[in-house]
Amino acid sequence: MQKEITIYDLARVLNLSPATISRGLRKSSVINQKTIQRILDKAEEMGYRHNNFASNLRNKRTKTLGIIVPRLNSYFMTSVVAGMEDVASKEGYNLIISQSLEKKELEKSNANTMFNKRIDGLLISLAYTTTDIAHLQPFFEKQIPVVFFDRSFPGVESVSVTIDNRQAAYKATTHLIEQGCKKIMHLTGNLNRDIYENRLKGYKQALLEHAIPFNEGLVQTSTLNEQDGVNTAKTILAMNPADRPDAVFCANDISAVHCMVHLKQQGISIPEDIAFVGFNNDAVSRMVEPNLTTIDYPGHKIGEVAVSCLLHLLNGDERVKNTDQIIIHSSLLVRGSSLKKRCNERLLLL
Amino acid sequence: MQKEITIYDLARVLNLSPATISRGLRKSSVINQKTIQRILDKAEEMGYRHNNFASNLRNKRTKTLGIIVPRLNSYFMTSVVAGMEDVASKEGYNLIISQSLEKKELEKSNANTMFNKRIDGLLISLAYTTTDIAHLQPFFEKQIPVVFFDRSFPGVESVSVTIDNRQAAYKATTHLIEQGCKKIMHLTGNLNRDIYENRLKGYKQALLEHAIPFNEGLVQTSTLNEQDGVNTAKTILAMNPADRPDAVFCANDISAVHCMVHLKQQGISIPEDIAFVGFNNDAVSRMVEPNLTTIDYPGHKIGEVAVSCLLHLLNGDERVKNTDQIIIHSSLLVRGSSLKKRCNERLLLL
DNA sequence: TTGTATGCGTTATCAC
DNA sequence: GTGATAACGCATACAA
Repeated sequence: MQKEITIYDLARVLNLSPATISRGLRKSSVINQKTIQRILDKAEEMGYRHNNFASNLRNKRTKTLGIIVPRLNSYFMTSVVAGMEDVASKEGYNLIISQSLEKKELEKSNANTMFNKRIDGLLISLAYTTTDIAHLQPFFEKQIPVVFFDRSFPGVESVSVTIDNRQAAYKATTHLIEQGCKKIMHLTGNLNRDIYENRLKGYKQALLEHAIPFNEGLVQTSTLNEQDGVNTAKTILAMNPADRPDAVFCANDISAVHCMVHLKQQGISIPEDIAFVGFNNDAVSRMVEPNLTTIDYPGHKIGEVAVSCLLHLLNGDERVKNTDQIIIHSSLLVRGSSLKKRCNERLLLL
Repeated sequence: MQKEITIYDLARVLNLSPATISRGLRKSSVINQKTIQRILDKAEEMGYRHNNFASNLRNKRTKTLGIIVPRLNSYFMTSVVAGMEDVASKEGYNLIISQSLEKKELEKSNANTMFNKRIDGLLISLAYTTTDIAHLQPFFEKQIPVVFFDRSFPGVESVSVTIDNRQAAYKATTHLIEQGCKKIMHLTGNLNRDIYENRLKGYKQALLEHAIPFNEGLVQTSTLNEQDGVNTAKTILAMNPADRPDAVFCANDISAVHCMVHLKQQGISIPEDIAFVGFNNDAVSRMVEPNLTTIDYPGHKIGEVAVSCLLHLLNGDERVKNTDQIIIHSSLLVRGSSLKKRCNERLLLL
């Protein structure tokens, strides 16, 4: 490891003071333009590299944002992170990412680690099993801004970036009803999380408005993974054929797809026997046959907005500070899995 | 932002010197056990947090590893990163991740950024369009260790962690031949990358050993995305039915699945008309019907090994320094998409 | 086993 | 416009 060039080296070579070099490198308007250029050129020439550690030590900032997600294994989540990366890196911020694997304990220890690493701000989507946010207290106490995305905590005094889950579920369910479905099963996630609770509300509301009685037995709660989709299919198959639902609205695409595939293998026709709507517009929704009707959940956008919101908070923007929720637009993508009636797909997309 | 507790604060309160505190916090064996305990207790009590910036500035290390991947949108890649995270965090290292989006220019600028952030080591999987590794020169010059994974550069003086792509492709192709296929199409990625070149070699070798002439027209090169899979399907459909291949071996699962699905929609039977083998054991391989036969590419393991290898290099381990390649075991997972002959799947898995 | 003194590279404050 | 200097928090060489 040869020696690194520092501002002192530049200062010596250019016959200037370290202070001037420091200012020049940051293109301070207080310095002569020509001097700045000389400094920049010489820095380039000598292979100078800015030392973030010295700078951060001095500035008491880390220029690092922490992200805690339940799992990094879905197209949705990687899109969110990609969106965050875009905005953060543009502003010179680094990201550190960790997974809670849906476990409260892991979420807690990850939050702690990040706190100790002195992240400037936290972006978090809560685990299934998280029932309170005491583990975020250190952040609140030190006034380190926290932004929730996707899964937030009701009544928390932070900003949350999400979609209108209730309305999305309402749209999805209404669409199924309009296709003639009367017995719509709803496969959802842990109702601890407000997003699933809101989806359930939207589902109920659609039923109510169309005078379809709500049947608790048609709501299944699970972790929405591959196996859960298969299990739901098995539940349906175990029913008396006359009692089976004529549609299933799943709170994610993965479970919907696996449920569909399993039913198809057992001779059920999709959408004729049972129509399907998923949630997320995951890549898999375009892989099954028929393609899965789903809610387009714009992950990249969510990530962008969450970070830019966090940066506003870091800069003390009062408008953002007084915001509770930021709602990103989502839409229903109608595809084959829910089209009982023949109709023009294009029209439905509008 | 209230004041942070430093070792000076602890020193004052405990009537010790900052040096002793510093040593005590790191449990230096040179310090009295009781003193260490007193220090640790008081640190806990006062809410002391270690300052990495001061420490790194002093130590001239960042305890950060850089990762550059083409894209973070596949199950394979997220598994790799998860594996890296596991090993790195255990050793107190942070990761910073960036995507090249398969573009040489972006890879270059990302490498530059990481160089300037002074990462202690680099983990990289090359972009399609990367034809040389001049942009990694600064790392080599400064003796910052670089480990390639998945896609490496032939003849480079660094370690690369990968599977035996040639052998995997050989196994896949041989399996298809054993199923009675005689006209096997191969859909592959950019042959700039050695992994695709090696897969092609394995494919050719299998043909050769079974006296099947190699037909250049049956090899298609693309970026292996959804659309490329569909395009290949269209190419096949446009052929005279008598000339169509009886099998397709794809260099990833995504393209294989989309190709399959499109063909099925046009009335082609899988595997009866055309058998399929993919590559990666992506989650989607278990979503299509019939399930896709594929090569299990153990991403998590690759990530683990790559990081632990990098850490060995950082610690000056000579054995690793003199290693060129680390080959991780992969295996063929036989599933429905390639089973023309009825047989016991269990047996084939062995 | 503990203490003293110094430097790591940058930036902010104040002075010129 | 530019310079001198102190401070950020930690870790080590050297001293005791």
